[in-house]
Amino acid sequence: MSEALAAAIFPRTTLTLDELEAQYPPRSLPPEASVTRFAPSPTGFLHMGSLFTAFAARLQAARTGGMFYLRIEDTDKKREVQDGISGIVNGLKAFGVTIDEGVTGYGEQAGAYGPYIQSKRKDIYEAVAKHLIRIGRAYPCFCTPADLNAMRAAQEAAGDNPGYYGKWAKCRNMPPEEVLRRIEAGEAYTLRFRAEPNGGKITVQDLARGKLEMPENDLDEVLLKSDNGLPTYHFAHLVDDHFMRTTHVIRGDEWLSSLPRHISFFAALGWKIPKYAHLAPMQIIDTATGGKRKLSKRKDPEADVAYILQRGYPVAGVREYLLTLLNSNFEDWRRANPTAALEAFPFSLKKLSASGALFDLVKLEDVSKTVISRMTAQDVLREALTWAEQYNPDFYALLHKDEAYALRMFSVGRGGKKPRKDYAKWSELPAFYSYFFRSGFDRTYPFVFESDTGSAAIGGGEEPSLPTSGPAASGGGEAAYFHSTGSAAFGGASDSLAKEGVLPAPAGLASVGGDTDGSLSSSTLAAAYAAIYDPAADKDAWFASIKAFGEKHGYCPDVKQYKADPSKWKGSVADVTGIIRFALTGRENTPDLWEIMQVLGAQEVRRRLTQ
RNA sequence: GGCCCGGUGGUCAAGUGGUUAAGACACCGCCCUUUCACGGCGGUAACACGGGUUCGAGUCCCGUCCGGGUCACCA
Repeated sequence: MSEALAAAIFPRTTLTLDELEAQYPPRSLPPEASVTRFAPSPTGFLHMGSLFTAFAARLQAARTGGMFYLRIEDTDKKREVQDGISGIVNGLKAFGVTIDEGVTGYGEQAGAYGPYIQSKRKDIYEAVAKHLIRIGRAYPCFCTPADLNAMRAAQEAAGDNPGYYGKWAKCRNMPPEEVLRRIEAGEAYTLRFRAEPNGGKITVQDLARGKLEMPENDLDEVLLKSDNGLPTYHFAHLVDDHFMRTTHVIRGDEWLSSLPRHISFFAALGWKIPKYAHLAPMQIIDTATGGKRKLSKRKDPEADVAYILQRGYPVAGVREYLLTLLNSNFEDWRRANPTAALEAFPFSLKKLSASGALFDLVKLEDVSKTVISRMTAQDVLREALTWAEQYNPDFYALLHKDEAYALRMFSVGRGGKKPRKDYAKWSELPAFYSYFFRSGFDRTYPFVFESDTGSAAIGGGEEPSLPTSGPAASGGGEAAYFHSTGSAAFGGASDSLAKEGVLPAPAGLASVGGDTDGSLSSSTLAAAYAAIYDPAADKDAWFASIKAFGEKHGYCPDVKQYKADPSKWKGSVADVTGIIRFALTGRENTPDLWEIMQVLGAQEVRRRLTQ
């Protein structure tokens, strides 16, 4: 009977399981090597959680000397997005999740275990399905969606569990003659698995969760769909992961509850069950409720890796961050091995967290800052160009016009034992480095500062290219270019300086708070400095000259000494550098001034000092 | 609702019957410092709750609560 049924359903299928076994033999890899995969649907959107999972699979393969492949699960043609494969392939590529085998691009595949696109594997699924019918573990089901809905309603009324199983499975024991007759009559049908439960529980070992006790599968799951004969996820998982010789199935924990089903499939065929690791979904703080919830593509823009890319988080930073979530001992390892390649980390599936990790942009930024601070200027330039070319053409043009200059600019504060951590992502670069360019240098830069009266900005200027926010500072004497509160950095001098009106007041600006007491205004101070500026001086000589210059104008050369008795001085050398800093950069905070001056060049330095 | 998984500071987390309950991020303070950083030192802060078992429970058991997942011819 089973033979007749198999022949009636798959008259043209001649492929046998033995032939498939021969065509896809066990891989010639060391016994400890893991074969892992990432198997997304081609929805065109690479989710942060998917990247997380794919990364884990990639690392597992890499650590064990195995391999990682990409398979596209496109059995649901309704959900498919045009060119959805490219989004996934490009996303993986962008984050350095390299693909050894499988789908490597749109219309491209590599490897001997393909095809790697499920819609192209129909004959393989049919061969396995035919075998399942032969051994009596699959049967056609003629139930329509309406039938199934009615069944569910009846189950609900009876207090039974929903689903197609046992006594509710109408087609399970249909007389063979009827089955054949209805097939011949052209009725639509699905192919279902015939579950043979013993009514007990099974224990399974999940690499990430440990030992799990779950109810045995009793569901007659759909294997092949009625409309196009393509497999459901469950059946495709069985067939593909077997014949692609996957050793470790690493996937999201939304699959955990169907695990008993999958195990019963493997058992029915006598196939080796792969090892499983189910990852908890990534969570996010819901700003509306304050609670944790699953990272969602709809609500959270950062869930799309395209967003992360567009913001310019360094790839290495994202990778490091994901690893801290994957294996919490990674951070310790990183401290012990600050320069080692990430691939050298002994990644372990057993250390995967059982509960969902929170996707934390703050932590990502911290990790990214550290990563960028350790990069060479060449690397920064390269990555900045790559980012800007795609996301900020103007900045790209600026960098590209004089890459040697850009390289010197990126070298500021870099190298040595204590590199600066100024930015976490490439999108911060244009604003951070703006003053290195004529077009970006602007002492009207909107200095939003905090004061008792709220925020204000310095307005008016020769290059009003950047918008100012808030009202221009009034002439009331309270205006300051520095934070007027809590400016311990200036030894508390700023407040008094602001009152004296000796804060930077660039030429071209009305003297802000201009009721000076006769001392040099900051612009004249800057101009005076230009006269003695020696571009050839090294850093020590330069600073010595600053001190001497400041002292001549009433600024204490020693900050400690100044702090001890501020009344004796107009300020300290810190204020002198502050004024020069503002004159040169339009900023109150910048990296080392001397280095910046070296990059700007003597001519530009003089121009800005006297402008 | 049934079933399954989970719950240690604001966040990520060590922890497998005896610890002063690590560490990291964030936050605060101090030190270093020409600025900005970096760095160093220190600080605030946690075992969801209730019952057991045990000489002893974050760790084992039961219950409650909370969060997540699943219950499709979607993956």
